[in-house]
Amino acid sequence: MIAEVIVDVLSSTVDKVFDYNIPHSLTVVVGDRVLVPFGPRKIDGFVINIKQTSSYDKSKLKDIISKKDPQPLLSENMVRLCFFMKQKFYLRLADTIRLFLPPMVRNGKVKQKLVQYVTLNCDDVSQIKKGAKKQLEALLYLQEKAREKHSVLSQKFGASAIKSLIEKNLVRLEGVKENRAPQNKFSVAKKEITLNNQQQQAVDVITKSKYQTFLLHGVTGSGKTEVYINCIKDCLKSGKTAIMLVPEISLTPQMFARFKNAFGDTVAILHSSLSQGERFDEWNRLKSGEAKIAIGARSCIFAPLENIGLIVVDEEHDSSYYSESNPRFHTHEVARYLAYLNNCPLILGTATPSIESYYLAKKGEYRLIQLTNRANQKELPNIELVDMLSEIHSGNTGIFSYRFLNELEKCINDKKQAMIFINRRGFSSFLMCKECGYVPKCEDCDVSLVYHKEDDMLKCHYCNRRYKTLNTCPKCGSKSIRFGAVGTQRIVDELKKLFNVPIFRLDNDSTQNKNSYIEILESFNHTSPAILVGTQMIAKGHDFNNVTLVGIVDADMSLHFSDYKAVEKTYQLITQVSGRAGRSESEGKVVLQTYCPKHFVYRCASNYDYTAFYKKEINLREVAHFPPFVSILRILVFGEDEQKTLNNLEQIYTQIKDLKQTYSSDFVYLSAMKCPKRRLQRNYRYQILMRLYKKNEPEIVSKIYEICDKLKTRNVSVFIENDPQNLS
DNA sequence: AGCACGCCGACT
DNA sequence: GTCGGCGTGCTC
Repeated sequence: MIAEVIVDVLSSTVDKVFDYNIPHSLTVVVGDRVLVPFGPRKIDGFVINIKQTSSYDKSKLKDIISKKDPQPLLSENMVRLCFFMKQKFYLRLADTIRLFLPPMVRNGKVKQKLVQYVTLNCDDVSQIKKGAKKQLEALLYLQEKAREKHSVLSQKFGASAIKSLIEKNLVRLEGVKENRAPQNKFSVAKKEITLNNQQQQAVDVITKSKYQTFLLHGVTGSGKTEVYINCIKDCLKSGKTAIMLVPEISLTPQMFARFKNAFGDTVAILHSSLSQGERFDEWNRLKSGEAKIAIGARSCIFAPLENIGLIVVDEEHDSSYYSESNPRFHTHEVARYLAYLNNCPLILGTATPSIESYYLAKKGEYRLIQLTNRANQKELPNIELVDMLSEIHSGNTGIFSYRFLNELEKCINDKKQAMIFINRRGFSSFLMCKECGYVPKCEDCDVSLVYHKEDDMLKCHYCNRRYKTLNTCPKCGSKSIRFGAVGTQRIVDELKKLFNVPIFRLDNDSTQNKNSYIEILESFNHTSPAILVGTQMIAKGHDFNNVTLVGIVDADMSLHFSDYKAVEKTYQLITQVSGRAGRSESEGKVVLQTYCPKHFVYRCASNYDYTAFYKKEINLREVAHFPPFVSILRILVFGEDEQKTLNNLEQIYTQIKDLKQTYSSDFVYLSAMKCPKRRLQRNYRYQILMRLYKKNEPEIVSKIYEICDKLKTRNVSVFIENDPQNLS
């Protein structure tokens, strides 16, 4: 018998199927990890198919050396998904396989934790010498308890006493498996929730469904999570499993607690803040079938579950569902194919659907379910627009409008909490020379360095390289080297002058480790009055019940960003941030400061009118030839040798230009250029960008794959992205 | 990727 | 002479 094997080597030159002979001494099945001879070395490979004969030269076929694990690591569906992703996202198979295997599972460095227990063998006291009091005590203790941890016994009776007991064979030592399952320090009150009519209808429709994508569009506070939980309960009832995806940032302790309450130990959490051991154990609980629900961020779609009955993608519009590095993939498409393989429903849930998803729902490809009522029957907070231009005309040149300062004062006097949202997309506190305009950049990455006040250092946010802060400009020698942009720190300093209340700050700089993020939010939650200043990080996740005022200081920032999704993102941001004010007992209020109050995004968002927003935006997309009416394709070409990279780029570009001749009416746009970040981690970066009409897109894309395969060279890497989230 | 092979320059 | 630089080919 012959096994088709993918070797575990990350290189596009060996990204193909290799045939190996299966020796009679081995039984090998699809999904097995095996050790194989590969040229002069021995490496790991994954069996993806078994067949009778090979078309490869029989005399050159080698034998599989051994099986690495008792059970296959991959299922047949996982293998199918790997091929799907290779085809869809132009990935190497070895990369797609690794997505299913956490590093510690693959390299075997983390093992099942064994706790040593002492168990009673026999209670023949006569074997114990007269004077050995401790041994006798320990034996009597064990007669009561039958089994106890070795560490506990050693502490009570001394290690030597236990050792003698073991030597006399009166007791024995046993390793017992122990899970390092993450403990949730958090608990939320268990309460029976009765679904309202809309929620119940949604659950009924979804649970009856086979393979089908549902866009669950529910206003903030409409109780989408209750719908998920009820659908998953139904899944478990019929003996199936479920995957629940959330954006990394909203996987908070409250969220854990809610699912733990509902499902207990049948839920496993896969999250970046887990220790290696915890993650290993949670993964194994899923793999062994002990846990049946996987909850986690985007990579949780690769959880080792079989017989899946439901997949949920919560906050569907969130950009973290696009993987932007290494194996680049779009979670929605993976989820959809996985749902198809399992013939089960997929829920995309959100208060602010992405234009793309809503368009597919309108077209009938997805089924739209609307939740228009808030579960708690409360009104959504009022969003007030403040025109900052007229504010300037009336003499206020500060960061805050009079209107907002008024509300803030009222809020603090009422002993309530306020949140101030800083829209700092593509913005940070860099240094700049006021004389010559010099901005310090990273030597490896060609991006502006970011100033960190805490340790008075300049840091590159792309490679983490650190530099000393400059006092004089290295270019012109001037001493006037200052900060370039407003950061959260400035806002905090400003507020401290105005109000004498605790002020918390939450952004990338203030949360170096993941726990401090939760700590800051926790201490804010328990302080009133208080102000929380933060970036996008505060927009989602936590529910604060004493926040009555939300300020959006510079809403336009993301609006003017050079990105066709800028308007969409602004709408989503406003809706989400506003949602933070609506959880409180008393009425919430949102003050939104803008320089273009007439823009339709503000009008629609302040009326909570998604449909009006969608109609307007989809028209603009169609007129301007942007997704979902076209596909944006980006070919990223990079390498350490700039000349080689450039040569490869030019070869690819020339052939795509030829392709454009044959498909001239399908191309909206085609060009090649340096990437805005022209050097990252020692690599020179170039890109080819094109926009293609949908009609012949799959055909053209596969031709482009062929071109890139044909032209691949040593030392130059080529990635292809469909609808990339950013072009840096 | 990673290893072997092979072809050139500059060193005891 | 020969040690070691890296460009090239190959891996079932």
